[in-house]
This record gives sequence, structure tokens and C-alpha cells, in this order.
Amino acid sequence: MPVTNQLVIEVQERVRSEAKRRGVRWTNQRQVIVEQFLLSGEHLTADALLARAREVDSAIGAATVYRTLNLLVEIGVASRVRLGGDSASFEPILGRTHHDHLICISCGRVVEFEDEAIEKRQAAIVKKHGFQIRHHRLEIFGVCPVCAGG
Amino acid sequence: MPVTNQLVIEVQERVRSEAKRRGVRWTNQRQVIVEQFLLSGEHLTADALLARAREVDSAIGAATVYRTLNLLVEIGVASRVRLGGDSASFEPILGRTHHDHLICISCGRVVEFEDEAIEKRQAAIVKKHGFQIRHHRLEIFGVCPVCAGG
DNA sequence: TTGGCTGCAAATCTTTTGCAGTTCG
DNA sequence: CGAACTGCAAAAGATTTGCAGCCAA
Repeated sequence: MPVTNQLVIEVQERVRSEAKRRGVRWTNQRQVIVEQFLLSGEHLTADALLARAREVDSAIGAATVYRTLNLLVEIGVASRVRLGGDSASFEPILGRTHHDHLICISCGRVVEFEDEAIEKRQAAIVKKHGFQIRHHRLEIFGVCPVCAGG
Repeated sequence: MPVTNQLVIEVQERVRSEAKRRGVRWTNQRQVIVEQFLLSGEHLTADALLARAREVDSAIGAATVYRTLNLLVEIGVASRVRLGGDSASFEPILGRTHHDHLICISCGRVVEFEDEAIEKRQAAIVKKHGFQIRHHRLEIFGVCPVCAGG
């Protein structure tokens, strides 16, 4: 699922204007971090993002990455997901539709999938309980064909 | 959803025999922790379980609770769930059918639900990708009627 | 007896925060 | 200029681990 430059630029723009609207400053570090985050196009941990960002600007600190990620989540451009391990992963919400995760408990490989039927059932359940849905997280754990295959 | 003593005893027995099979010792601390865990019948954090266990035996240490919970998860009698915050929650898998969670992001209330249709779709998706499913976790976040209601 | 447990405290690990200096607007 | 940001290091919080003594089998 390659991310086009066009899309990245678009989202960058959106983040930037939203930041301005909130009186949040646009620093060079944030530029680098957001850019690397969007370009990755995949779910990645704060630590992995820090590594990527440091390839561009080696002085960037971990705290700044965390602060920026939290900002992105708040703005609604990133989402935090739990993919098993101890640390959270983040992923860009570009123009992509919502998707869930299928995780191999042996090798850690993550397959993304979408399912309209599940989304619909969820909506129905939430309605039944009178909730207003915000977001959800579906993670299926199992063994992938490679790890299982004899 | 009250938990009957009968059920607790049954599960205790199962845990105990499984422990024996694995050459795992059955100590008094484990007895207390497992008992309190099963009696709670609800999802609770390691910390909450520690508190409960200490009401029975005030000398029990946090590490023992963690070690026991991990053991229970391994044996397949408990499952670890993420209900938002920083810490994991655990819940007993008794004779109960699998269920998922609907979580209020305002007050933290957790509603459990089951949905046959979702389970079926999941099975289909997993099969399509050639995975062998082990378990899954579906958490829906939203605002409950009480918090939303004017 | 003896290897697996236990509690404690120290160690890890991820994420947040305080602070003094820096920089965007 | 001044408030918001940054990196660093320390703090915080959850969970794990090392160790010396303890105890179930």
C-alpha cells in the first residue's frame, strides 16, 4: 500500500492548518517527524519513528516524538493501536478506510483487513446500548501460514 | 452476571490439575489469588486483584499476582484485555462464551457483549488469510448514554 | 531433600514531565 | 519580545527479574 507524495503533502497541509488554528507552532522537528510518519504509511512504534526521524535530524529527542504523536492523535490524523507487545503503535489515518489487524503470535507479522459486515454489526450493537461510537479496535491473534506451515 | 461457587470450584479444579500436569506447584498464595480472581467474575487489573487477595492474605506480593496471572493466561483460564488506560486487565474465562467490550471514554464504564455474526465473519477472514486463529479482542470506544445524555 | 515458589527491592521499559535554553510568530 | 517548543535527564507507572529464604511434593 504505497503512499503517494500527493497524499502526504495534502495531509501535511491539513495538519499544519489545524495546528495553526489551535495556536500550535510548526517547528522543524515536527515537520520531520510528521513527514516520516506519513511516508512510512504503516503502523510503527514511537521508537521506530524516532529512528526514522533521526536519520533526517539526528538531534531529535524521544520526548518530541511522543509529544508530536499525541498531537497527531488529538488532531485526528493518527491513531494509536495495540499490537501485542509492550509498546503502542501509531498509524496514519490518510484517505484510507478503517481497517483492523490480524497478528501472527509467532513472527509478529501484521496483516490489515477491512470488513464491511463487521463494521455494520458493530454499529448496530453500539446503537442497541445507546452509546455514541468514537472508534474501535479489532485485533485477531493467530499463527500465520508461514509459521504454521510444515 | 454472578459466578456460582460450583463453577468456581470446577475451574479451580481444572487449573489445579493443569498445574500439576505441568509440574507447577500449588501454593497457598496461588490458591488465594485464583480464588479471588474467579470469584470477582469481572475484568480487573493486577492491582485490583492484589488488593482483593491481600484482604485474605495481607502478605501477598505484587509480583506473585503478576506471576499467577501470567500462569493463568498460559493455561488458558484467563485472558488479558486492554481497556484503555495504561494497565492491562484480566478476566476469567469460565464457562462463559466469548465476549467483547464496549467502553465509555468518559466515565470508563465497560459493557460486555457477544455477537455471533461478528465471530463468524472473523473466522472467515482468518481463513482467507490462511491463519490459525487463537484469540481476538474487539473493543469499541464511545460515549455511554449517561455521559452523553443532557 | 530440593527445585519451584515467595516477597522484597532493584531493574526494565515505555511514556511523561520539569527545566533551562531556543525559536517561531 | 514572549509564549510555545526542544532535548535532556529525571520521574512515573506497570510489569519483570534477581536473590536469599521458604515450602510443597
